[in-house]
Amino acid sequence: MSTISSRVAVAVHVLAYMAWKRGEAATSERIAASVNTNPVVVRRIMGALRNAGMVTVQPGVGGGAQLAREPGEITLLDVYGAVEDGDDLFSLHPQPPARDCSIGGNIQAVLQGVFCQAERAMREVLAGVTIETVGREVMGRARAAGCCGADEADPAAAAHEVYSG
Amino acid sequence: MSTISSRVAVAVHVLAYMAWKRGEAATSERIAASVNTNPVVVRRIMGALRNAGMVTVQPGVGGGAQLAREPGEITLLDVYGAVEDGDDLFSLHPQPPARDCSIGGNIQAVLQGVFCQAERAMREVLAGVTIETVGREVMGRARAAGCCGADEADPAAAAHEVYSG
DNA sequence: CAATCCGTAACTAAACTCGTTGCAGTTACG
DNA sequence: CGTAACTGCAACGAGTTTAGTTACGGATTG
Repeated sequence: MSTISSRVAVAVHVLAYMAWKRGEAATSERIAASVNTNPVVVRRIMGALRNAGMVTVQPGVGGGAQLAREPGEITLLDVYGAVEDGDDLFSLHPQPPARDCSIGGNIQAVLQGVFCQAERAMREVLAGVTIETVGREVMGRARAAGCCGADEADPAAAAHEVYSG
Repeated sequence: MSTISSRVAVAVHVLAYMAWKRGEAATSERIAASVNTNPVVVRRIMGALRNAGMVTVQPGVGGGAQLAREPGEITLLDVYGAVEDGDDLFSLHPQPPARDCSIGGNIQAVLQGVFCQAERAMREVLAGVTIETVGREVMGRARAAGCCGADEADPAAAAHEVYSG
């Protein structure tokens, strides 16, 4: 399929959840219910976000995760870098091509340049979107759908919202 | 790893080979030697390029593949679309998130928008590069490396070049 | 008819994704 | 202090993708 894994989507979901549901304990179980997956999957992704310094996690009773930075200071590029390993977006040849062919001996360097540019263009779009941006859009849609009237436009003021999933 | 498969790189290699080595029969075996892989792998990719109308293929003695368009009229985005299936670059949640949660019920639509923009930015870069561009850069490097003095700057004039891989 | 070449199916090994279970470690609280 | 509620992590399995390989049928040339 050759696609970027769903970890990015889930990680953004997790962070948006934490930004807009600060009142409740952000436990892996609760978040997993919203994401519709297993708590361990959430903990794995949370571990990557913790390694990247985006969240802090507390074990024990009443524990859970907290944002370590403002939602406006976390870009989707940060998230992408945290949960997706450091490989290039485009793969080159599985085996190095024939060095003694004028094409084979030089095409990888050329492809590298093009692919690097393409990846950078993609990353720049991600860098222009923050968790706050995403959360605002999500809440705007929730309000438009009319099913969640109590939601606030400000993440910090959304502390009292009740989880319903 | 979550990367775009090497089929794109190999397909560009195949097309550049055909553009710059028009004198020789572009058989899967010869191309496979330059790419350093199995002829069947080349034929599979060639099949995708044929379905996309970029090449024509002839079986039988003296057969092989030929470019169906000018190298300057084939962009890397065309190649990408031909050999990579139609899925989106970014995956969303493996399972649909909780619809009755203000986050879970709306985040996919928001993510879809951002991810679509990021993918389009990547595609635009690929659309700006053609097989001719790649071939010229490759041949420029080959000449700079000093190992292939007979290479020509013009793909149409390179018909006499001898394959050495 | 024989040689050459493509098309395709089938199989394999390796890697990755996602989910799941199990268990050790940490913290709060009665 | 002991229990309950958490996280962290290792291990495993099913499913999918990738890339390579073998095999064989069909087309074409001479």
